[in-house]
Amino acid sequence: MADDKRTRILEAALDLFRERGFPESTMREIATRAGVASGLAYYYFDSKDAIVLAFYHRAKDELAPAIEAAQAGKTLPARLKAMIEARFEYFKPNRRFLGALMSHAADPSSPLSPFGAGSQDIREAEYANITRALRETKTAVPKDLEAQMPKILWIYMMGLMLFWIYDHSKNQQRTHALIDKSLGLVVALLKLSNVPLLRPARRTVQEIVAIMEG
Amino acid sequence: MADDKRTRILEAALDLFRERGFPESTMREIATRAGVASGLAYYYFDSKDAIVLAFYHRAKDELAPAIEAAQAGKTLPARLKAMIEARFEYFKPNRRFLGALMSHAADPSSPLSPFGAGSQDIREAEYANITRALRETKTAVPKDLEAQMPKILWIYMMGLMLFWIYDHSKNQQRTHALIDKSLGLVVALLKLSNVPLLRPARRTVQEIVAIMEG
DNA sequence: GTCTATATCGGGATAGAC
DNA sequence: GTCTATCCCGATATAGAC
Repeated sequence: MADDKRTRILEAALDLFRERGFPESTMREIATRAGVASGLAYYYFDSKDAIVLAFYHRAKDELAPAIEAAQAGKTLPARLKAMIEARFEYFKPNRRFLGALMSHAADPSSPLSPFGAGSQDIREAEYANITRALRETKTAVPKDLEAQMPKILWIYMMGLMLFWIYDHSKNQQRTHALIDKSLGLVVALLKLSNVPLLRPARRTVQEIVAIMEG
Repeated sequence: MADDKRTRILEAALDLFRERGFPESTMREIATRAGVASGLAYYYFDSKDAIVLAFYHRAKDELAPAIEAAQAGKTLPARLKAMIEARFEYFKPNRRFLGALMSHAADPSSPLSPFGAGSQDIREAEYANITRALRETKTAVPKDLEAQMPKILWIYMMGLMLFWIYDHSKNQQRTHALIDKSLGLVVALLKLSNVPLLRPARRTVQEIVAIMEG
């Protein structure tokens, strides 16, 4: 019965977030919709934000199989596209209120930030997925950028995710157009990066990534 | 007396934001510090967010001379560097509370977002400054990217600004290192973009910018 | 441990008197 | 233009039923 109530509160909250948006949904309404006393919502979740966190963690688990399936692609762009679209498919019903989750995104010191220490384990797993995609598709990566490339591609994918969240076009057409166009550019830049003459540029990229890592 | 009260409320708010951060500052405290009734703050400002918007607009005006001075540089990287560092200098005392505001930055529909409609006038002025810097330093820009280049460089500068806000290193050394390294890459990419053979890549960049503009 | 009910507080925002 | 009183909501706390 305990877990049941917790789940019902979570579902009721997500329903309300979807219908009315995050800030407009009150804890009183969430509890009412779940059919429990408002105090109970605070028994299971420390705060309204904590409900969002619970959703985020559930998503991580439920997404794992789809990300695994994305590794079936034959080329790097195919796999990257499948990875990002698996996320879009899963988060589609919640796209509108995902903005609330992303509101902490820029601040690395926020526990909710995908760039912060709080989500390091998730991030490492995502690097590993990209590394695997690079290896299994036999994509040519210059030796002196091998260590940095997964991180660069991950940041690229996070950018697409952010764009999608705030893409109000019908069916997020703009994001899908952006994926196709930008993947072309990514592949072109990757090819270009292998040109021996561009060694100084690669060195600069290395240094930039090092600075950003702190 | 009217404008005087408005200014006092704004100053009291910014003082509190600096001391305690944005969310921790209450409208009641702001009003108390300004020596007025709490309701009066709402007479002059629609909301707490509106106080921040007033701060942005004042910053734009007060920054204008420094940005003008930055246009004295002889090369593009020199001018870009001067422009961004003028902003850092001005916002330095408010760096910490700017971070609290960035929670709204990614959402273009937020009135506080630098990418939203609320700050369009400010943004246009910044494009104009970059366009002028490109022209006056006689920087070679490929004809087919002329329209997009100011926007691309503006986004680059916004990225540096974001990094600076969350840069906890002493005196934001990491940001300053990042500026120097990344400016080198920007200049290299600009040179590279003029290679006739890369016309298809330029076309792709054009299309990407078009998609992002909506 | 699970759940309800209720009282209380702090803070953003509003209404209306003057 | 200015102030006072008030509303609403998120959050905390607590007493007590089962």
